[in-house]
Amino acid sequence: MLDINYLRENLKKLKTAAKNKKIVIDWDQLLKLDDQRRKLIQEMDNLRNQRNENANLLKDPKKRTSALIKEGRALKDKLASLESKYNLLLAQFEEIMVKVPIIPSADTPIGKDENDNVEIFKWGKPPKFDFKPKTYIELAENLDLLDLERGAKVSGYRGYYVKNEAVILQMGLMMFALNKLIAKGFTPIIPPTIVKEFVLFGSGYFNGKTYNPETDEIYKLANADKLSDGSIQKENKFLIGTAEPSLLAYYADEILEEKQLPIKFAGFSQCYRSEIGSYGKDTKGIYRVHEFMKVEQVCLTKADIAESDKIHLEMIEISKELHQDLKLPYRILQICTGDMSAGKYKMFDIEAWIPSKNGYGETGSASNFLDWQSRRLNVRYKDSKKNKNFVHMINNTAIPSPRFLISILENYQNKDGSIAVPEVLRPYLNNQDKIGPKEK
RNA sequence: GGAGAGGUGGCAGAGCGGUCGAAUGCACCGGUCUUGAAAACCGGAGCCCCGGCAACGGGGCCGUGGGUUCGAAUCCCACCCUCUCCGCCA
Repeated sequence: MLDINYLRENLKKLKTAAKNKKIVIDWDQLLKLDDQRRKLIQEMDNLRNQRNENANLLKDPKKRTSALIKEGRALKDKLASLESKYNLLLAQFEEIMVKVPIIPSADTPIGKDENDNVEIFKWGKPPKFDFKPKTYIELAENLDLLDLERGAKVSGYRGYYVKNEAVILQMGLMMFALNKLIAKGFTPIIPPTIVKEFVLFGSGYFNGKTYNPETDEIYKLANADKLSDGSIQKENKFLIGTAEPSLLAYYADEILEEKQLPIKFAGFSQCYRSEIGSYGKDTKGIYRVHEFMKVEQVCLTKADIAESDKIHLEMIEISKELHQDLKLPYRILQICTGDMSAGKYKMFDIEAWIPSKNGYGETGSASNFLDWQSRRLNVRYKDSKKNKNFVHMINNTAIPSPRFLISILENYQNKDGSIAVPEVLRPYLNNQDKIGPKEK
């Protein structure tokens, strides 16, 4: 949520930003509510001042007259009615306020939807097969690497089992990503995957102020757990869709020292997605699933756009390296305003080549939110002048399990249906260089 | 499944209807003293909101939200959380 004073000062730019991001805001109503809100605060503070003075007089038993007590009661009633009015107003005000976007970077392309995203970088050439390449589903079923039928039987639609060498490939990918990040100074973390509501609101994973199962792609736990004293825990809990929110909320309500920054986290977690808005999309295989593993990069930096921009690019360099080390052809798209959510300042997607798609498929997404998330999560730092500032927060995928698996299986396939093991993953597979049919 | 204790400033910890934005200790900042440092002594400190160019003024903040009261850190209720012990369990 933006600061209302900032909003008033940058109204024109914000209006443009909202328009470009296709977000509808009733600006007049918002400003009107804010005016009323301020006026009410003044009135209430006035009344409280009177109440306090009245109570002070009454401290002395000698001055305790029924007139003063009556006055006190009247003040109390008046205050109560203003307070309920204020609460109503505040709720209306915040409902609009949470939707106000931040202004995207100047270099963000202005566009309607994903068709207006701009390819800014490309690496590697799609492989040319001198045979008819198989899809990863065919390859995996022949080599007993995935079991989708039983996945659906046991877990339901979008359920899957990963088997045999694919398990080691998947775990190897996770370790490979973690090791690279650790070498670059990131702190490895396995965060909780069950989180409270504020974590997801703070990271911007709800469209509104609270969870909406119709629009938010988040699982909410149906049953509560028990507290240490045996009572039922009543607060709502959710499953994360990425380690990002858990990592961002790590320092919620804390004040950091400037010298701690930048903070770099490499989070490994299982990720859960309800895919509620994607029904009917990518219905086959493991391209779009309800759960997978991912290594995620998250950085907190000083409140300096040059600095967070720089780190953002460094994080993307790491994604590039990961793709290149695995020799997966990929490209990078800069995401346009219309395909960007409210809180994002600048965003890139990374897509690896998937032969069966005859195109690229998203394998990563890197976004700089500036202080949009840190305001909600209340993560600040003290600068050298002892001023408190909200940190900038940037996140980027390192490696998500299923889509890298898809890309590897298909790009590395041989004519005989076997799959070459990417060199950097061989150590995880006892230096095996090929995955062939199982002997039964 | 069962039994207790408790959440107060950066930390520790008192307060148990008005004298409390809150004792005390440690940590912190400024000063005196000292060649310098330490010690000692003196002084100062928090956050948020509203108004104001500012000096400043007003309000709020003792886990969170309600309630009782002229008045709540203190009383009542709900919620959140932590700790200890027994049981069960990965």
